[in-house]
Amino acid sequence: MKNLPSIDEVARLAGVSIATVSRVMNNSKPVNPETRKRVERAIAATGYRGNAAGRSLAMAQSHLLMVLVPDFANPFYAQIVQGVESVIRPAGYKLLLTDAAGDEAPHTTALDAIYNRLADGVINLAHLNDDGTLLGELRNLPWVNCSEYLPKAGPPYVSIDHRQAAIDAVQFLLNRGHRRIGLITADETYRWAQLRHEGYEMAIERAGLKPDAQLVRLAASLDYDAGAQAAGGLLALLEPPTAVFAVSDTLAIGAIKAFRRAGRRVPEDIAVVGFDDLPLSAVFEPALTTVSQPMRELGATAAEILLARLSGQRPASRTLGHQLVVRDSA
Amino acid sequence: MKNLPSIDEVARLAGVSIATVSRVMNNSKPVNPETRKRVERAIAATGYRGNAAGRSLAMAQSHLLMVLVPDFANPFYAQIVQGVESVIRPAGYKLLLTDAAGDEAPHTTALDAIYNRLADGVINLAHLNDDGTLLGELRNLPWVNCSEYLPKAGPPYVSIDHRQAAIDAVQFLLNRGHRRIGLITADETYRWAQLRHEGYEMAIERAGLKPDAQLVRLAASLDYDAGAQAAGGLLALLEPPTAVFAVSDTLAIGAIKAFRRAGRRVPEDIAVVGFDDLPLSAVFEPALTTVSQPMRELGATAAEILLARLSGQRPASRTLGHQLVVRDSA
DNA sequence: CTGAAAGCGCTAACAG
DNA sequence: CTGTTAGCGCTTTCAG
Repeated sequence: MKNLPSIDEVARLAGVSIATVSRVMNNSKPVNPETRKRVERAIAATGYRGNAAGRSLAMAQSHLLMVLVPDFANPFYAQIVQGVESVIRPAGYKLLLTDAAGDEAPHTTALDAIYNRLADGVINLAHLNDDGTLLGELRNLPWVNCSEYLPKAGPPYVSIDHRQAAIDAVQFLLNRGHRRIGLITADETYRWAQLRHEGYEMAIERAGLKPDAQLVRLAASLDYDAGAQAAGGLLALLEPPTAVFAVSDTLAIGAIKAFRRAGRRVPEDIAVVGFDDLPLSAVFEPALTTVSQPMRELGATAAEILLARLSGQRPASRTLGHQLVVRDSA
Repeated sequence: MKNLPSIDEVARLAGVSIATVSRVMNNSKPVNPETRKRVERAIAATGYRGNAAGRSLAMAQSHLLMVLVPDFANPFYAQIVQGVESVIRPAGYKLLLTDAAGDEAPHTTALDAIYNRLADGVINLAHLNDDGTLLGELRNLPWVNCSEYLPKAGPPYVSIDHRQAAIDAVQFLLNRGHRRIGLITADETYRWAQLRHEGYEMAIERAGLKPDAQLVRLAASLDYDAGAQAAGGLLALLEPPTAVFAVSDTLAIGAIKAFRRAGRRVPEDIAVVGFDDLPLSAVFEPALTTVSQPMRELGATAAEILLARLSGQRPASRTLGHQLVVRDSA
C-alpha cells in the first residue's frame, strides 16, 4: 500500500503550520476563513485523512469501544450490538467486537483492551465469574455489563428483571387454569437462568401450589435438542405437566417438537411459554407465547451508560421493562 | 481512570533501557535471562501492559481488521464473522465491526478506516455499487469481498457459485417431475440474487421448458411477509406452479406460510426450495429443502486471503462449494 | 488567528 | 546482549 500523506505534507502545501491543519481537521479552534480554505484545498489535493494512531496517542483516546459477545451467531446478542452501535456511532466511536466463545478467559481480553488503551471502554454481554475481586476492579473501569444482572458491588449494568418476568410468565399459565406447570431451565451459573428459575418457584408458591422437584428439568445446553430431551423427561412422568415454562425460546421450541412427536398437541394438551422472543419464535408454528426483552434498548442503554461514564459521570445501573407476548403456544 | 504505567517507568524500575523492555515484551530480540527476569519483575510490579496507540504508531500497523456487515441481526453474516475471527485471532488481529445498515455510504466508512490506518485491512460482506473506479481502487488496497461475486477487475473475493447452486436447486425440482416451477427473487442489485435468477432461467431452458415471466416474482424485501406476498401472486395465477424456488430461506418460509394459509399442503401440493440453510430452516416445519453455503468457511477463507495480502502476497479469488440439503419441503 | 515546540508511548536501526 | 536515538503523526499549550 502506498504511503499516505501526513499532516506536514498538507501544512507545507498550504503554507501553514501543522497546528493549523489540525485545527481545521477537528474544528477545534477558530481559523481564518481564508486560511481554512487554503488548508482545505491542500487536504483535498493530497487526499489527507489523518492517522488514527497518531491521534489516539496524542489524545490518549482510541474512540473504540469493545463489546464482548458470548456468541456472534446468537441473534439475541446481535440485536443488542445493533442497539449499542446506534448510540455509539453518532458519538464518534467504533465497535471492537470480540467473541467470548473460544476464549479461555474472555474478560481478560476485555481488560487487556482497556489497560492497553486499545479501547476506551467495554460493554460486556458475557457471563462473568462471580469473583469478588474482579467485580471490584471493574467498578473503577469504564465497563458496563449488559443483560446480566450483577451484584451492587460490581460495575453498572443494564438488564430486565428476570425474576419478575418469569413470575409473569408462570402467572399467565396459572391464570389459564394450569396447576401442574413444568420448568425447563438451563445452566444456572448464568444468573438469568437462576433468576428465572427463582421467579418460577415464587409464582408457584404464591399460588399456594406445592413445588414438585420432578417438574424441574435442567437442559444440557440451549440447543433445540436439549429442550426436546428435557421435555421428554417431563413427558415420562407419571403425572406430566399440562404446561411448561422454558427459560429460553430455543428450549421451548425443542420441547414443542418433542411433545408433538409424542402425539401431544400444543397448546391443547400441553401449553408452552418461552423466553426471549427470538425472530424465529413468531414464525414457528405454533407461534410462541414468550417473554420479550427490549434487546436494542438494552444495548443502547448500555452504550449510554458507558458514554456517560467516559465523560466523567457515575451513571447508575438500569432495569428495563419486559413484556409477555401471547401467541399460540399457550 | 488512573494513569497507566508506561514503558519508561518499567525501564527505570528494572534499571534497563526502554529498548530492552520493548524486547522482552515482544520477544523481538535475545535478552539476557537475568535481565529478562528483572524486566519481567518490573512489568509485574507496575502492571505494565503496553499501549496500543504507541505501538501502532511506531509500527504503522493497528492489528485491527474491519469487517463491514450489511446487517448484524442476520445470522447468515454472523456465522461468516465467526469464521473470520477464527483465523484472525490466532494471527494477533482484532475485529472492528461496522454495520452497513444505517450508513449512507458504507464502503466509505471502510475506506476511511484503511486510509486512516485505523484498520490494516477490510473484509466486506456488503453490497458494492458497481462503480468501476471504486473496484479499481479497492484492487490496490488490503480489501477482500466475501460472499459477493465480483468482476475480475475488482479486489479478490470469496463466494460460492450462486448460479450453479440455483441450477442445482431447480434441477432437483425438475428431477422430481415438476414442470411448472416458480421463482421468488429479491432485489437484483444484489449480485447473488441476480445470479440465482440466471441459474433458474438456465435450468428451465436446459430442460427444454419455455420460460414464463409470470412465474417469476420479485419480493419487496427479504422478510417473511415479502415472501408470503410473492407467493400470493403465484397462487393467483390461472395455472399456478407446482414448485417454487426462493432465493432465500426467509422468502421460502414466508411462501410456505402463505401456501398453507391458502389451504395448500407443502410439499404435496406445492414444493418449496430455499437458499442459505439458516439455523431456523431445519427447525421450521416442514423442514426446508435448501442450498447451504459454507458460511464459516467463507469467512475463514476471506480472512486468509486478507492476511496473505497483508504479508505482501497477491492471493487469488476463491469459489467455495455449496450443497443442496434435501429435507421435507420439496 | 497562527506558529513553535513539547510531548503522547513505542519500535527499530545503529553503535557499542 | 544492551543502550542511544530518531522518529511514527498528531494535539495542545504557550507565545506572539
